[in-house]
Amino acid sequence: MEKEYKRPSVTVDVTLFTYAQDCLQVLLIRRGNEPFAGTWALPGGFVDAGEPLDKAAARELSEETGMEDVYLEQLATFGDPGRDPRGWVISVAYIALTGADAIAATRAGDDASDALWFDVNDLPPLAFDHDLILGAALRRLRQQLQYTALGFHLLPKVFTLTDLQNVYEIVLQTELDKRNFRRKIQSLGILEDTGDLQYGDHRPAKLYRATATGADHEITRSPLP
Amino acid sequence: MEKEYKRPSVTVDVTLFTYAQDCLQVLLIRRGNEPFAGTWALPGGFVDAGEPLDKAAARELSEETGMEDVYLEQLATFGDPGRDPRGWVISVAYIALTGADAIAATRAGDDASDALWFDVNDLPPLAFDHDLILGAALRRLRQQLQYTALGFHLLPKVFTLTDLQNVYEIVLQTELDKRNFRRKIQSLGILEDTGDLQYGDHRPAKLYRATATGADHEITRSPLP
DNA sequence: ACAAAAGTGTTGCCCTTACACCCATGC
DNA sequence: GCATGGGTGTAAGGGCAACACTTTTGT
Repeated sequence: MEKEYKRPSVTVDVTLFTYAQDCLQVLLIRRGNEPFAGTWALPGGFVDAGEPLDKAAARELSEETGMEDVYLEQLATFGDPGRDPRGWVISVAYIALTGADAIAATRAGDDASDALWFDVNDLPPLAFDHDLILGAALRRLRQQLQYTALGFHLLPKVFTLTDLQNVYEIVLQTELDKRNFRRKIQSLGILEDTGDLQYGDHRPAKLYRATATGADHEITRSPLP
Repeated sequence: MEKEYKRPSVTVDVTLFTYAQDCLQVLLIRRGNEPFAGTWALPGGFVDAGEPLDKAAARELSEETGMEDVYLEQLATFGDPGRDPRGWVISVAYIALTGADAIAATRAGDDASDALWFDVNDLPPLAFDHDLILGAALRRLRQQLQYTALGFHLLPKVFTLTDLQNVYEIVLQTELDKRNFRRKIQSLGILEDTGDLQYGDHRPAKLYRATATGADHEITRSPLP
């Protein structure tokens, strides 16, 4: 055979989460071009010929928002007809996590007129089927945090246990017991005491960092906590 | 902008599992065409223009193997350069589960010269990066069975508890306690006694079927068992 | 009657959960 | 010295894991 098949355009779209101001936030871009010019969308864009998908996701994120070195994970691929008015466009969606310290770097990129963080509970209307993608990303994030210790990716490299607990509480929408949470997290052995303290209004808190050793993908057999 | 982007070809590839002869089996197709003519590959093929990805996966499976109504779930998308010698080809991989009763229907389809079931522990060399895809599918299947009750999808519509336990033991590569396994599965409330019995060499076994009610995607909070 | 697989309950243990007080700092 | 969040231990309960025998059929 080797007959000619019609080819779709392929994009990557990235749902980038962070934890800031006591809420879970997503980075959105206000589109500068048609279609959907002026409406908010997930950062993303066309994959270059022969470019690995992971690279494309990282590149688009970097180009459109200036974010680098975030935790990236493939989520799913969306290809329903009609999802893009330009025609047949398939999108490989990624989920990304970053610490709020990095968001200062956030800036609007070349082909986007604006970039802003939104509370996941207060989102504007989104372009394309990005509400669908974002919903899937959120479900995945919740599921991940329920069984893994990846939550620290939403925090700066160095953080307190209270910060980490807040992340879990906000994302999972539950209240957690402080002592149980700490016991559990520490029993996983993925945190390292930096020896530093965070001074604030009251008693200083110990600062931790995630140990490099397989900190990714670690799994807890039972829901935390 | 709206400049022209180069477009990849997009395929779907399906890793179809079943449980038969006390082992976990995968359906492979011997390729009739170049590239990799004569070597084994996952069933799959090009997505039609504007076709939903799920539909494409089901269609390819049906066309190449005659299988219908299998459990299908998107796995991941593979797009590394060099994975297909024909050029830039992105593959959306699916995982599929079916009962061994349906495999009688298996037959070679139009553009494939042969279809055969292989023990996952005794696989031939595969075309493209299909070993990679199959590995990912296997890991996902194991993970799914560890936390969910989807195992029955690898069995005929009606099955015994011993069958189901065998599935879990083979897939998860562990021995399970009969009583604990039965208690756990039955506590999930997703099985229904058909009232029929399976007569064999010895004491007949009760036959069960999965209840329609959300039998899919049900989750157990702790590993079974 | 005997061989072989089906089916069934109980107990110990560990992990999870619930809970209250002292500590260190800033003001 | 007082207000505020940081940090810690223990006891009760529920779920998991380990364990052996009876039942039913075919031969």
